[in-house]
Amino acid sequence: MNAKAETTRTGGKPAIADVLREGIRQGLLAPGQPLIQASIAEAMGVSRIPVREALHALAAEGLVTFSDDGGAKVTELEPHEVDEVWTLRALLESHMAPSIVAHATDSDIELLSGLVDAMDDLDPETWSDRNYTFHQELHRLSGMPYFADAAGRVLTLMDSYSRVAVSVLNEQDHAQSEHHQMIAAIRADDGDELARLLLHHSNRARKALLAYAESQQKPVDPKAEAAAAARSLADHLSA
Amino acid sequence: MNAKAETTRTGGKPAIADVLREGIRQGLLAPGQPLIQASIAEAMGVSRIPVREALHALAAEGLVTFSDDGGAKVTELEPHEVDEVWTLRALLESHMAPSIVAHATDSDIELLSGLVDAMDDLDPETWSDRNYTFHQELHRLSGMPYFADAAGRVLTLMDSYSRVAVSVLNEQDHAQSEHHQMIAAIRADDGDELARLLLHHSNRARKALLAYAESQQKPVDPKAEAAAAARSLADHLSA
DNA sequence: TGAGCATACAGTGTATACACTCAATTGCAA
DNA sequence: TTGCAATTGAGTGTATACACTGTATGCTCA
Repeated sequence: MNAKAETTRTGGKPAIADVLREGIRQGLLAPGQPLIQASIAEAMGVSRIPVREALHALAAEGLVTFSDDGGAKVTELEPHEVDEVWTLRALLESHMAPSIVAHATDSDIELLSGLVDAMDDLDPETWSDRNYTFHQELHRLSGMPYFADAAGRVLTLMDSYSRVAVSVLNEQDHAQSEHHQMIAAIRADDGDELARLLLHHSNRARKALLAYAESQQKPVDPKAEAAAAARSLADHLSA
Repeated sequence: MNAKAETTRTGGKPAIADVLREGIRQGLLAPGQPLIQASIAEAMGVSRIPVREALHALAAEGLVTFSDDGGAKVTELEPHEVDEVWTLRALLESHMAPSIVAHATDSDIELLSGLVDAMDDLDPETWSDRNYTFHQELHRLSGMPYFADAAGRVLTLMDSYSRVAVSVLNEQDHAQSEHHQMIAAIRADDGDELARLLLHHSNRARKALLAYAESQQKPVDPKAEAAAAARSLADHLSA
């Protein structure tokens, strides 16, 4: 919700929180991965203090979770959480649509359109990055900083999950065709159509991803984990 | 977006961020008020380090803003921002309504109902506190932690502004009657009606507050401030 | 061999100390 | 008196150091 605050506070410096946020978003720091203060501090060439501050800020953004023992790790989303977050994004984006159409100038539209055109036939990784930028740009155009901030936050939170949908599922082509339709809707000044497209865009991808996530789900249920551990133990003892 | 994280991390301790958050929400720390690390640290009997962490976390929540010079202050919302945040809350709450109705057990309803009944004829300050609790409880009942978190965040962000609406405007009676209607809608299992009520609830209050805020707006325009200073100076010199 | 206990270690939380920046104030000179 | 420069001070940013906690390791003893 730092709608007004700039991301980098200390002027030219790299801003530790930004580096971590990018790493988490791109999946370089995988969900569940422990974030050890000392290691991060050493890797970044700073002391633990600014690292701690960054971790707490990211925790407030939901990207990082502090366990009961005080250790920080990259937030893991369970399938039903991915579902909820994706729904939230759809709601926010579709609600911003009329405002996006109203605020977009010709040069904004050209920029967006160029962005989308340049996304045709990209490899999944690069496409995902551009996709993130595209949606962020849409949010910015709405002129609604608090909506944009909330939407950007969920976009970041689920980006590493959404990359799965892009690489594994057949999402990229679907999405890309919808992106072109969105540009057309903005050109046509049709806020309702843009809202409809954004809602549909998110919801289809959400369902595809959810189905995939549930099929891939590891047993996070403690009982199931305990059962798995018991099986492994039994195997081990009988060997 | 700390949907899963508990507010207090260090077990029994008071949690500095929580104290500040409460102070800001209740308006004890007024919008725009500078938050000096050393002063807070001394007041709380800790060093500046945990204070800094709390401030950064609150900044990520939007309650605190870091100026360009590094100083932190309580976030100030301009009227159009209050308007946007209030709209966001209305959207989120109304979208949660069906889920609230679906999840609310009989004992939940009794608890909510008791809460509302106890709010009749309270003084504005106490009523505002209970009102905050009531809405938070609604969010919690939805079983949608990310929606609840986003809604709770905006609720906290605008609470000190909303108190103005309660004390100065005639909001309390309106709102209270709508609260009773909400309970009835939940009892009747009518999610759409609850959504309608929540939307109406927020939107009416939003408009009233916006009109008031714009009428009260201090001259934040530098020129207007300079003009005011000039007037004061003239008074002083002529005395 | 196996159970219990002490020790070492990894990691976090925070207090202290020092460096840097910006602004205001003071002092000096014209 | 006015203008400018040096100084002081308030405030932030961060590195270092130490204390505390939980866990793993290893040692001792039955």
